[in-house]
Amino acid sequence: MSIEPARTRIAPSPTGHMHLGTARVALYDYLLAKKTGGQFVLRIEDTDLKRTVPGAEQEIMDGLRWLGLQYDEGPDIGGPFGPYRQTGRRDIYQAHARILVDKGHAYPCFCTPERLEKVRQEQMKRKENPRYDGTCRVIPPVEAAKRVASGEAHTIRFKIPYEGATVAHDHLRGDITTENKQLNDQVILKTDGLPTYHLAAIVDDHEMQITHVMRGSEWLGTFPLHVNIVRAFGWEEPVWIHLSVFLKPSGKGKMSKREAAEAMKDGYSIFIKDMQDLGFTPEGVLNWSALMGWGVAEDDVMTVEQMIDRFTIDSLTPSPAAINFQKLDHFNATHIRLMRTEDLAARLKPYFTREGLSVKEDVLLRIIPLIRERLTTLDDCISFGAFFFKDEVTPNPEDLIAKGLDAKQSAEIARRAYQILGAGPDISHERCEPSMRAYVEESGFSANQVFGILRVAVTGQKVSPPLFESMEVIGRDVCLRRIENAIGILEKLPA
RNA sequence: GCCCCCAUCGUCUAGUGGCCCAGGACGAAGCCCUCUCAAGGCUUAAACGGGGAUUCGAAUUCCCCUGGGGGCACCA
Repeated sequence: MSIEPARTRIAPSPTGHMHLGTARVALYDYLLAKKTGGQFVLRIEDTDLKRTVPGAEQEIMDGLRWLGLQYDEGPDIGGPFGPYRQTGRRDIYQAHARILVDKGHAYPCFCTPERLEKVRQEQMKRKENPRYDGTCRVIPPVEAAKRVASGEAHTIRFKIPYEGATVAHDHLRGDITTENKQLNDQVILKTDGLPTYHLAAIVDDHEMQITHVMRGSEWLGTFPLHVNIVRAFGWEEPVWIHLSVFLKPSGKGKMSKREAAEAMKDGYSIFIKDMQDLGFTPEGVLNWSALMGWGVAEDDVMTVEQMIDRFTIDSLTPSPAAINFQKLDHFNATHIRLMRTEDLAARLKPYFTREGLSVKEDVLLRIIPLIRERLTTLDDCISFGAFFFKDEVTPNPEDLIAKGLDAKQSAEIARRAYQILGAGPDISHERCEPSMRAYVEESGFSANQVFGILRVAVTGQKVSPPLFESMEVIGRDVCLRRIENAIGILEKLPA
């Protein structure tokens, strides 16, 4: 592993919600930068004005911060290589496009979109590869320059050699050789004067001194083009790493809008903002996504610190990875169990508040040990702990009847429990559990039946944290009142 | 259609010629623990896509096939 400080970048387009894939690339960028003592840069690629979505950029920045992947340079915090928003770098790209034209590596193209479309159609009809037909490539530079100077609308195209092949080196896949005749004279500067990705990314990565470019393997198709552009400028290439892509859970294809909506119904999402709302933790999301595309031999529950420690670009894997949400659950739950009580309390509080419950800090701290190991997502705290913060609970009458018993018997058990629990000055589980167990013993009912009735009476639900510990937190008076209420309900039921 | 990439349990992966009748994790099944639900402990089932070649020896190298993925825009 190189000990040279690496400069990495995440370069998302603000065209929609921040995606899981973006988060993972950002994580790897962050890990490599931290590991080598380098910098991690956020650059916003907003050159496609038509697709830019208001608020998307903010969502990216918020998402990265939520994940804890704080960048060292970026649009909102600046840095020595700014601006970090591509629309603010227009002049830089135009100057570089000009350099390419002057060096004979690019040329102005005056073809209209209509003509291009017509050519494409004809090529398709003839079963040829759709590609630029080279009409403007042969215009003498002097004439082209004249037409440009006269203000004629044009783009700039990069000139790919007709002969030979391009060998591009990817760190995970080795040399990738492509015949130049497979390549196309791509537009690098659009009519509106803004660059396409191909020019912008290459220029920026160089200007910002990026040493390692990690990006999705969907860029493999234009990789030879990018390498040609770098070489045309005479620049040194970064280390190229084309990461595996995420596939939908079935493994068949990328996640589509439809699948994303489907996942949302099950409480999962591939959008960072949603994951936050659904109760996933940054630790869980990071750990989970880190392992899709990175082979860690064993012990795969890791903090970010541990990831930094173990990360190497050599251990990245090139094959596509199917998303597995069950594994997300696992990592999320595991990290919740690893959290300090105070930390978890602080994270749970908003979910209770969101439900309209007013949270008492001391109670919250006391229920953490009771509910922690039962949480998969943070918002599970509602189903396991909401009753701690409610004045009253409303048990389903049916649920108050223990299995194998009738309402009358259940009411009797509740009455006895009321007496036993009310007999002492407190409702500590040290006192209550032995006495209730003694009652179970002498009554002949099962612990399941007796405790079940009590559970429903006190918590209002059939599934809850441990009964006696919960009652202790709820307090003697409230518990007795709830049991009394349950007795009332049971007595009204037909025997 | 053309081009590029990928290929180990259902899923994520370890594995760089012998240490592998292939290891870990999720999930699944069973058992234990148990006041519900979890958590935890133990156990089990589960894979080198197919065919050639190289080699004393191949999951590991090479070739072909097959399968999967991605790309072929004045989108990124």
